Amino acid sequence: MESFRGRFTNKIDAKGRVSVPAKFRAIVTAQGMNGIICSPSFKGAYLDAGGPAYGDMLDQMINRLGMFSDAHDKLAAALYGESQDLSMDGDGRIILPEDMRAHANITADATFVGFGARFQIWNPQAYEAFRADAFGDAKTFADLLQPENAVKPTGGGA
Amino acid sequence: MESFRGRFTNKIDAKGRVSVPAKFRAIVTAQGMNGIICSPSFKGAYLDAGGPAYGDMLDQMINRLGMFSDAHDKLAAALYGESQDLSMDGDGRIILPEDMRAHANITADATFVGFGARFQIWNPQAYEAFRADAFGDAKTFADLLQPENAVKPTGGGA
DNA sequence: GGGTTTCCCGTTGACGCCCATGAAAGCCCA
DNA sequence: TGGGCTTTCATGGGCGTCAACGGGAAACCC
Repeated sequence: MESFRGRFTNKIDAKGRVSVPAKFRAIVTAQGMNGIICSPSFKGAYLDAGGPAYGDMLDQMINRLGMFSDAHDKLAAALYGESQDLSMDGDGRIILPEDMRAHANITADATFVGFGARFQIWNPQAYEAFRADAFGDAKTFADLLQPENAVKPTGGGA
Repeated sequence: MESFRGRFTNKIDAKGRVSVPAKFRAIVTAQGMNGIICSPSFKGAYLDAGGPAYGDMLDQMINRLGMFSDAHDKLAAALYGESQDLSMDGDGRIILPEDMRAHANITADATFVGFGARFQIWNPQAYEAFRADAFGDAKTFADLLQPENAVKPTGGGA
């Protein structure tokens, strides 16, 4: 599956429309959807989004929980209840609903950030702050980046 | 199967009619039903609903229980006994029976919330409260959302 | 026949669809 | 290597359609 990469900031016009960056658009349409799946993050003031492949991943993870369990209900409320299929017009634009703009403090511009399997939508200033942070912290997580056949560091060497 | 996504609040008119959100309507009609399957939740003051595919899933899960076990009988009573097929009129509206409105404290407006395989119908204020809760708790359940081949984070969490 | 339900129509506002414009980037060719 | 051309995007606006909603008339049931 093609990964979402890069960062793009687009304007929101008077009707509340934003262009989905052409590269992201190409990926979701290649997955057979003329729109994106978008939901407010339960982790912060931004939106999580992706194409049908991203939706399938969510379905798969959620369906591993009992359909009437509390964990299922709360995650479903967050991941389905607040999410929307935002369809794109002929020019690849979506309309960000009012409650999503409010959640992410998005007013005049929106920043689309590639995150591999999904992408995020941010208030430009807020993302700038997050980015600075993430760069600093990434070092501490570096050891988690392992191939499936990783060599276990046993400690030999100098 | 298409998932129910999003949250929509519609009015109940003087005759007790509510519009089923167009996106949900499209899903159930695509499944070959001009109406919805609806039952009061046994977990809280809201209604569980869906199309024929949702009904099939219930059948499947219930049929895995011993046909004369207590679990079967009690769940069947809750999921079948109180459920109704609510048919839609030409404009996609249903009439919520009095006992269901009472169960969910629904009077002037009804909030339809997508939950993936099914959707729920709430009193708008009550759902707002649940949503705030669910968002807070979702973080604590987020660890359940893992790919099958997840890396175990052994260290590096800062 | 009273009350309830079902079907149908009209209104209103939001959204989808279409076209136009301008800027930027890529491409070709000299 | 530089200049000009073409294509692709992002953005703006007009307009038709459809969804949500209210109300009236016919049909139906005790």
